[in-house]
Amino acid sequence: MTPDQRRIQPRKQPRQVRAELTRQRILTAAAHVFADHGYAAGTTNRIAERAGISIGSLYQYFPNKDAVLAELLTRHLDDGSAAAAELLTGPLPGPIEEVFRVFVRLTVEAHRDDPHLLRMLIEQAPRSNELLERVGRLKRTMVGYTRDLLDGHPEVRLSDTATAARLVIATIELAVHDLLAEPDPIDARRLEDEMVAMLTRYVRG
Amino acid sequence: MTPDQRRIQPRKQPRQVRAELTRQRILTAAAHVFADHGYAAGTTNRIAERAGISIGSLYQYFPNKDAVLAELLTRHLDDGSAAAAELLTGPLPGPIEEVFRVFVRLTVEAHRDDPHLLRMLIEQAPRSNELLERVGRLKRTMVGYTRDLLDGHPEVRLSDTATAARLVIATIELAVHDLLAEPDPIDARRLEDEMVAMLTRYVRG
DNA sequence: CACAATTATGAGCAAATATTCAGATCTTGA
DNA sequence: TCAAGATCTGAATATTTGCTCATAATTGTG
Repeated sequence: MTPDQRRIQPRKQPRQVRAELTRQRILTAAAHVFADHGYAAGTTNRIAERAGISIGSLYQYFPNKDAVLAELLTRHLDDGSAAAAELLTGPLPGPIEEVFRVFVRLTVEAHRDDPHLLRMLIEQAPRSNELLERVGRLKRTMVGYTRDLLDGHPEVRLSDTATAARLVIATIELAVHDLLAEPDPIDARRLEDEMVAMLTRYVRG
Repeated sequence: MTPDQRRIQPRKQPRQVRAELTRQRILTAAAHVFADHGYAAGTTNRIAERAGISIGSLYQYFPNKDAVLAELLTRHLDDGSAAAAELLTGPLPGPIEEVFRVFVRLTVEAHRDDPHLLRMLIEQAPRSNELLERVGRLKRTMVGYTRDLLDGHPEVRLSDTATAARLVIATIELAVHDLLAEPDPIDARRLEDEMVAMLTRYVRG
């Protein structure tokens, strides 16, 4: 009914250590519950139960269920952005094969924790425009960066680098998600080798 | 409470034409509603409303909401399997590039109808063990087939065809899903060309 | 130790939604 | 034509679930 200015911020800042600890417990539990049951079936009561706290405590730090998911996604994006930024600060290796290896390894690392959770976040979170926008922006940044890389690298022989950049990013992200997930997760090292081979041969023409 | 032997089968077999027609209406409406609102927000009442029938009629043919989704997924899998089987009956083109083109085109076709619905199905359905198993089996079949193809084809130069087959299948499925979906869907023809190029160069070594 | 601030509790409210069922309506077959 | 079976209806009920709030327990502080 109201203009729906939904709160995303915690309603209360933790001031004691136990409060911060409770917050952590909630987030950890939420990650597991969402990963196991999906967003819709991941009820706040279930999260509280798994965290070993009461439902009331959950609502002391998160104004609603969406906010819990938002916080999880924000954390993941922050971690990923930070790792990528740090990596891109230093000099990239010359051979395109090694560049791809760096990319793939970064993606594998980012998802080693909880592939299920991440799929959930990406697929379900888009209820909030703010988060949707944020994910989209990050993706576009990566595609743009990759396109520049392809355009400027001497080994690369491609006509349509715009399409190629999108394909490369999508392939890395999605295939890593999928193939490292249950059931029957693939060996990370083998996946890395094959994926790097595929991308390298592709862009060399 | 009970051992939860949830019914998936319709509770009643249609015996008159109007009954079968009602069933179809329900499924068509459900496809649209799920695609538009997602699974959780796609309520049974909304489905009935869109189908122009009463909620009671819906429950005459489907024991619960999950069963409606299950039927939609089953149909899609059946369609996909049938199309693939028909294709693999005839002789495949010799050049590996053309084989991949056939694969990619098949996947693109399968998703042209309703990409939204399909994402929904793939993401939500895996709550039911039965359907999860079915999807897994189909996937394994395709991977196995692809591996045989890679092992037997004279153009192919790969050491680890087991990993390669999984990578190829995952890449085609996922990238097509993702890149053809909103927002900013990629041109289907360009996607096909680039993806075929990538896969071909990969397996040729 | 006393007192206030912070944190935790969980029964229960309200809204949304899945599902039922008794009765109305339609179709079929003799 | 007409009864029996099939189908449809939708208000009513059952269930789920996000969330509140009065109260209790804990912690920090002078």
